[in-house]
Amino acid sequence: MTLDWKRLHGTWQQEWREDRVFQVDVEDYSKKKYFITTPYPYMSGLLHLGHLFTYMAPEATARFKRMQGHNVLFKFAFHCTGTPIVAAAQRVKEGEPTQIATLHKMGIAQSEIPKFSNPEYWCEYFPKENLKDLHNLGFVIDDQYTFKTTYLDPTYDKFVTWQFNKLHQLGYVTKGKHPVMWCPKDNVPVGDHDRAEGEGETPKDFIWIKYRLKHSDLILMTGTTRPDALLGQTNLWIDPHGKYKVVEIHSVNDQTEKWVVGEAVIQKICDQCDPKVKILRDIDVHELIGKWVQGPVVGGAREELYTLPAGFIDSKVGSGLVYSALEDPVDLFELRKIQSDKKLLDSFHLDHATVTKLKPIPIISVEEMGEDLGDSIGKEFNITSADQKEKLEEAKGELNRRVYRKGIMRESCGKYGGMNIPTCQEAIKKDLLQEGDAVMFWEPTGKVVCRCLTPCIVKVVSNQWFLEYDNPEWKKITHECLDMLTLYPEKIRKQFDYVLDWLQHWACTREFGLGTKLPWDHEWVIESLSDSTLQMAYCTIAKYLEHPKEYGLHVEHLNDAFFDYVFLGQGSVAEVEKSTKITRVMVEKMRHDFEYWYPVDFRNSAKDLLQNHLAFCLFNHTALFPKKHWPKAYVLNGRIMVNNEKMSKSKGNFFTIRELYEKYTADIIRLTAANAGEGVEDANYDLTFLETARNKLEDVYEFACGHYNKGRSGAEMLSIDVWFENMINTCVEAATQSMENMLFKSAVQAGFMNMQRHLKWYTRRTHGNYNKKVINHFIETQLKLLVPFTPHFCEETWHTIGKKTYISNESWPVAGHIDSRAMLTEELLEQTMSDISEVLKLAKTEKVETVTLFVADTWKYDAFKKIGEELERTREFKEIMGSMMKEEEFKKYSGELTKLIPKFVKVGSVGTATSQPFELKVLYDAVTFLEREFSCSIVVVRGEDNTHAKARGAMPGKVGILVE
RNA sequence: GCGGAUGUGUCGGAGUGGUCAAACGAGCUACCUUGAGGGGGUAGUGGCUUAGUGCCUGCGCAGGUUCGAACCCUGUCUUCCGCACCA
Repeated sequence: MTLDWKRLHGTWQQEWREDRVFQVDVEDYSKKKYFITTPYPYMSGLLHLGHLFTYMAPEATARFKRMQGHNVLFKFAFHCTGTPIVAAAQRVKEGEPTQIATLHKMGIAQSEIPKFSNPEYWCEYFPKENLKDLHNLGFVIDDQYTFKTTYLDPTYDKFVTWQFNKLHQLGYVTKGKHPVMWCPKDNVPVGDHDRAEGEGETPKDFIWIKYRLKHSDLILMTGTTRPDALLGQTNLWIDPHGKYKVVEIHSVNDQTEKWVVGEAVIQKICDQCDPKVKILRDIDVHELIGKWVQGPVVGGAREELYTLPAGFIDSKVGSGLVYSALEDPVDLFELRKIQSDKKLLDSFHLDHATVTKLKPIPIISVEEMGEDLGDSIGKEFNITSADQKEKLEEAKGELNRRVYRKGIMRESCGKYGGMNIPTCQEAIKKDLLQEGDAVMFWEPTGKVVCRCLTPCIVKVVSNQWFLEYDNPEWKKITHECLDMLTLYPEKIRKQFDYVLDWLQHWACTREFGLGTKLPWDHEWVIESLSDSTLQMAYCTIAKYLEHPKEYGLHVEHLNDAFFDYVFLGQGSVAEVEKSTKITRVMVEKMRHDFEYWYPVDFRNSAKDLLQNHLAFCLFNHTALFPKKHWPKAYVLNGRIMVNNEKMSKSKGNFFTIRELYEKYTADIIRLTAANAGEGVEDANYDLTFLETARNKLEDVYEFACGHYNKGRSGAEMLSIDVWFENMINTCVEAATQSMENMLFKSAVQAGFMNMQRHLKWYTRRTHGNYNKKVINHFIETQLKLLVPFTPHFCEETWHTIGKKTYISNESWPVAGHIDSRAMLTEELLEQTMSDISEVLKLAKTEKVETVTLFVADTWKYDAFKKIGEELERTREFKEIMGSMMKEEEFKKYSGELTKLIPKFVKVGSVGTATSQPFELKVLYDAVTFLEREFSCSIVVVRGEDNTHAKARGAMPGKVGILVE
C-alpha cells in the first residue's frame, strides 16, 4: 500500500481552505497570541530551497504554537522595492541572454518574456506565483494579511511615509556626503550585485597632502594611503614624463587654491571634491623638479623638501605625484639610483650636495628588522636595483603588511611615538585635516566594472540622506533592546553586539529604483533595506489596510495622524476620524489589533541579514516604540547546502521550491528541510533523505492503519508496556523542548526517528502483540508530533484511522510522568542480550541447547550501593575499603572487594545497581522473548543457588552466562 | 588586518567535566525475508585481546588545571562567514 502523495496534498489544502482553518481573526483579545514574522523575500524570481529552509522555522513554530493554544499570526509579504528588479527588467529590455534564460528556467514562456521588461510586471507576477508555491507547501499563511511593498501598494506607501516622517522629526535622518562606487555612463552608484567585475571592492581613503611650492602660490598635491610615513618624509617625486596642470579649486574651506596635479586626475577632483574645478594652465615638469616645497605640519614645524624625478611615478595614479619616505624600498632604491646618476642630476639642474645628503629617517620599529626597514626588506628579497620592479612591489607589500601588523612608531616621532600604525594613521589624518594641510580622496580597492561594462570610479555623493545609526544615544538604547532580546542560538549575541557598534550612518535614499518617495524631498526614493524595518507593525493591521473597500477605508485620506494614533496612541480618535473619514469604531479596532499582536514574538532569517536588516529593525523599534513593543526573539539560521555543496546555478544543484514540490511533494521536502540542520552553522539538504523520509512516512501510515484500535485490551500493563509509555513520554518531552528552542532537526529526531526506533523495540519485545491503549496513544502522539513538519500526511492518516477533527487543530501532546526505573528493565535486557551474543560468538559451540543466566548474589547489590555512597564522599581506596570493612556483611568478601573498589574509584561510579529481585523479575518476564530471539532454552538462576565460576562472576547489571 | 564561528568514524552530525565517546541519519559488509535489482529485518563497522563484565589508542596540534577533559585554561594551526550604502 503506497500513498498517493499528490492527491492527499490537494485534498487537505482544499479542506483547510474551505473550512478556513488557518484564517486569523481576533475575536477574543484575552486569548494568548504569538506573532511570527520573517523578512519578506525579494521578488526577483521564484522562491528556492534557501527560502524553504529559512521559512520552515516560522512555519513549524506557527503550527506548534497553534497546537499549544495560541492565536498565531504568521504574516507573509513580498518585497519589491529597490534596484535589482529594475536592473533585471532593464536587462530583459536589452535582450540580455542569461537574464532571459533565467526567466525561461522559471517556466516563463517566450511569448511572455517581453512583459518582464517592465519592472512593475515583476511585482505583479512573482508575488502571485510565489504565494501559490507557499500554499502548495501548506504554510499557515492567511492571505488576508499578505501584501507587497512599493508604491504599487498605496497603503503600504503611506505607512513608510509615516515612518520616515517620524524618524526625521526625531532627528535621526540627516543630510551629508559620502563616497560610492559609481558608473559614469549610467550615472548611478554601482553596488556589488550590479558589477561585471570587482565584487567586494570598496572606496578606500587615499588622502591628498598639500606641499606649498616656495616663492609661488602653487600647491603640489601628493596622494597616499600611508600618512604615518609622513614623519619620515625626505623629498617629493615627480613623473619626468608626466603631464601636469594647474587647477583652481573653490570649495576647500571656502577658499580658492591653486593645485598642481596630474592631468589625468582632474576628473577625480571633479567627482570627489569640487565639481566646478577650473583648469588654469599646463605646467612643465622642469618647473616642478629641483625645487623646494614646504610640507605640512606633522608633530612640529613645517619641513622643507626637495623635488626629484622618479621613474616609477605615474602621473595618472593618485594625484599624480607622491612624497618619498625612504623606509619604503621602492623610494629607497629609486633614490640610490638617482644619487649615482650624474647625468640625470645635471639634466634637471639638481643640486648634487642636497641629493647626496638624503638618507632614510627611521620612524617605525618592527621586531627583528633593524633600523633601516627599506634596506632590510630589500636584502631579504635580494634586491639590488630600482629596475627590479616586480620584486620591489612584492617587497613593499610584505613590508607594509609587517609594519601594519607589528610596527610601533619610534619615540622620535613626538606625540605619535609608541602608537601602533592604524592608530597613528588616524591621528595624523585628523591633524592634517584640521590644519587644512590635506583633503580626503578615495580610490577603489580594486578594479570595478559596471554591468554595462564601463569601468567605475569613486564619486562623492552630496545631498545624500542618512539614517544616523552612529548616534551614540540611539546606539545605547538599541543595545538595551538587544540585551532584552532572546536570541536563537544565543551564541550569536557577541557578533550582534559588535554589529550594533560597528554600524555607521546609513545612506537611506536612492536616486532611482522602486520604492516610496522621501516625503520631504521627492527627488529621492527610500532605499529598500531602510523601508522594511518597521513593517511588522503594518502587518498587524494589514488585513484592514489591504482591503479598504471591505472595511470602509479611504486610502487617499490615510495620514500620519492615523498611524500616530493606531501605533503610538498619540492624538485623538476624533481627529483621526475627521481627517481620514474612517469610523471611530474601525480606528479603535485597528488600534486594539495592533496592541494585541505587538510585539513581534519571533523573527527569523538567515544569518546574512544580521548586520543590516535585523540590526536596523532594532534601531527603528527603539526610535519609535516603547519598550513593551520591542521585538522579543530573533532566530538565525545558516545557509543551505545541497549534498554538502554550496547551492549554485552553475553547479546544477539549484532548486526552486516549485520543482522540488513537483518531484517530491510538500511534506517530504518540508521534513527534509527541517532535518537539514539547526543553529547558525550551514545546514545540509540531503537529497537521499528525501527517499528515506518518504519510506519512513509510508511505514508510519501503514502501521497506523493496521494497528489503530487493535491489540490486547484490558487493564493489564506488562513491564514492556510501561517501558514503551515511558519512552513515548520521553520523546514528547524532548520534542517539545526542541520546538521551544527552535531546534527543528532535534525535534524531528526526537519526535519521529526516536519514536519509530522505540516502536521497533516494542514490536520485537511483544512480538507484535501490542497493548491496545498504549499503541493507540503511540499512534496519536506520533502523528501530532509530526504535524509541524508533515501536516498533510498527518491529516490523511488521522482521518484514515477514523478521526473526524483536524489534527492541525488538536492539542500538542503533553508528556506524562517519566519513571526512570522503568527504563532500567530494558537497559538490563539489552545488555544481557548483547552479552549473550558475544558469548555465543566466542563459544564456537556447534549447537547451543541451553543458556543459563546467573544473577549476582544479594550481597553484591548492597556492596554496590554502599560503594556508590562512599564515592560521593571520597576517592581514596583506603577510606572506602575501611568503611566497607566496618560492616559485618562485607567482611567475608574483602578479597573480592579489594579487586572491585579500585575500578570504581577510577571510573567514579558504580553504574545503576538495582536489586536482585528486580533483575530476576525482569529476566523471568523475558524468558519467552529470549528463547525466541536465541532459539534455545533459557534458564535464570540466583547466584546463591549455584557454585559455577560464571555464577561467581555475575555482577549487578551484568549477569553471568553459561552456554551449553 | 578587524570581528565572529569552526575542527569528533567512510560521510552529515550527537555529546559541553564523571558510568560506555560517536546518539540519530546515511554509507559499506554479512546474513535473513523467494513482495530476489532502489522495500523490510538482524548483526557488524578505530586497533588488540578474550567464553563476554578486559586492555591500548583515539575527539586539529602542543602544553596546563583536575581524582577525572572532546568539554575548562594558555598557545598554535585549519576551514568558513561578515567588514556595508546591497538585497
